[in-house]
Amino acid sequence: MSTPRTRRKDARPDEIRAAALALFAERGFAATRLDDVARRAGIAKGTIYLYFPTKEDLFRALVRQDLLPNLAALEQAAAAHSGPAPARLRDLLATMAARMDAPTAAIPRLILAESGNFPALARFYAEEVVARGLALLTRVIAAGVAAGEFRPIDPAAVAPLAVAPLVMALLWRGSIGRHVPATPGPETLLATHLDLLLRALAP
Amino acid sequence: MSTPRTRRKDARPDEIRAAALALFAERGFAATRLDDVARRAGIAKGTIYLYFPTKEDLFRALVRQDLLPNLAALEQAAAAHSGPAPARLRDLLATMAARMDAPTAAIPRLILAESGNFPALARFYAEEVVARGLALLTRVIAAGVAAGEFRPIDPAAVAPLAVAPLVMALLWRGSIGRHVPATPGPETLLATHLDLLLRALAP
DNA sequence: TTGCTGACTGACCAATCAGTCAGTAATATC
DNA sequence: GATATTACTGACTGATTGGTCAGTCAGCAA
Repeated sequence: MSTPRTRRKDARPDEIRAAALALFAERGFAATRLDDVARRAGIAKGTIYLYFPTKEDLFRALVRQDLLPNLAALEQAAAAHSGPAPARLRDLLATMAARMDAPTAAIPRLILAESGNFPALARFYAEEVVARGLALLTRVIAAGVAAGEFRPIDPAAVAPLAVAPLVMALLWRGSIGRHVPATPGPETLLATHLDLLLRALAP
Repeated sequence: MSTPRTRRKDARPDEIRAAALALFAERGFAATRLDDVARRAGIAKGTIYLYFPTKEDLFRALVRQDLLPNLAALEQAAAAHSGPAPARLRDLLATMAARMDAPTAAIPRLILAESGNFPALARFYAEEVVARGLALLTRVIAAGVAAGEFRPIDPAAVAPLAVAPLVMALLWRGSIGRHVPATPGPETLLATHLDLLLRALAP
């Protein structure tokens, strides 16, 4: 009937978070049943409560633990790079775009949807992820301006514009895009975006 | 205790949709109780069922009836305009940006969030709203290219990039942005975007 | 082999909420 | 004014589901 019991205390939290992320991404937070999360993780519902006090805490843990490593990796990759600013900007955006298929890519959309029910989480995301990501981009652009590789322009105003197409593509792919044929491919989009952006920033 | 009964058959559907939209926007579809929708509309819950068979139908009616007039108005405004392409593009994006405060601005975010639970609605939105909106933009850009006002470039690839910052700003304002101080103002964002875009498209 | 610990289970409880419907009252018709 | 019609009400129900907990059993130590 049921699979035999196993005791894997340290692996459980990760497995539960992964299962929850997959289901939340598909159906949203409210519409996901913890029984389904448990079944997907191969455990009983009660086990979830050994590791997470409530459904909301599970969601919070998900966001906090699965998102930050991603961003940290991005920051390190950017710090290692030290070529000309246009190339750095190109690489940075391409690296971001390449992560669109990771399971964690669903998290931003979840936060958008649930920010009304989780204001604290919205603030956390704004400050720890968005602000840091934008700061990273702003730094690269500012360096380019300082070096004369970009024309003088407010880097903080350009940064959100530089990620906007990626964000839009990310949200689209995880939601509506799953039910509709892709209009222009993501590669075309990224290439065109970089073409436009770098030309717009040229001195 | 309760307000005296009134009979206003033809005004009810609009009021119910408006109340539902406000609450869906705030809490999401699943987390919104029909009792709350009824209270906000100033009626009893049963009355909702005189006009909408189910909660899902209410959501569908909301999207279909409140979104299309918006787009139609935009299409008409664009058709009336007949100046040089850069100015038309400017006006079009500015007009879109100006609608970000309307209650209907919450609908795209709702569809993003619920597309998994309402595939048909996602398809409807993709075909009737997104595709038409992009076609509108594509036409303007293509006209500019044909007239030599823009450099030769695939208009269909540029269109999504031209709206991306608006879409991002829209989603942000309705969700995370409500819990966090605005980083760059929307006017700055739009102005910078137009500056970059028109420069990138210049021959 | 035996006994113990605690990770795990799943039936259960309590609360929530979409949807129903018998009854009420506002308007229309005569 | 009397009667008919129907928009409207809100208490109710059935189903769902987050959360609990008494009991079970895998794995380890002695």
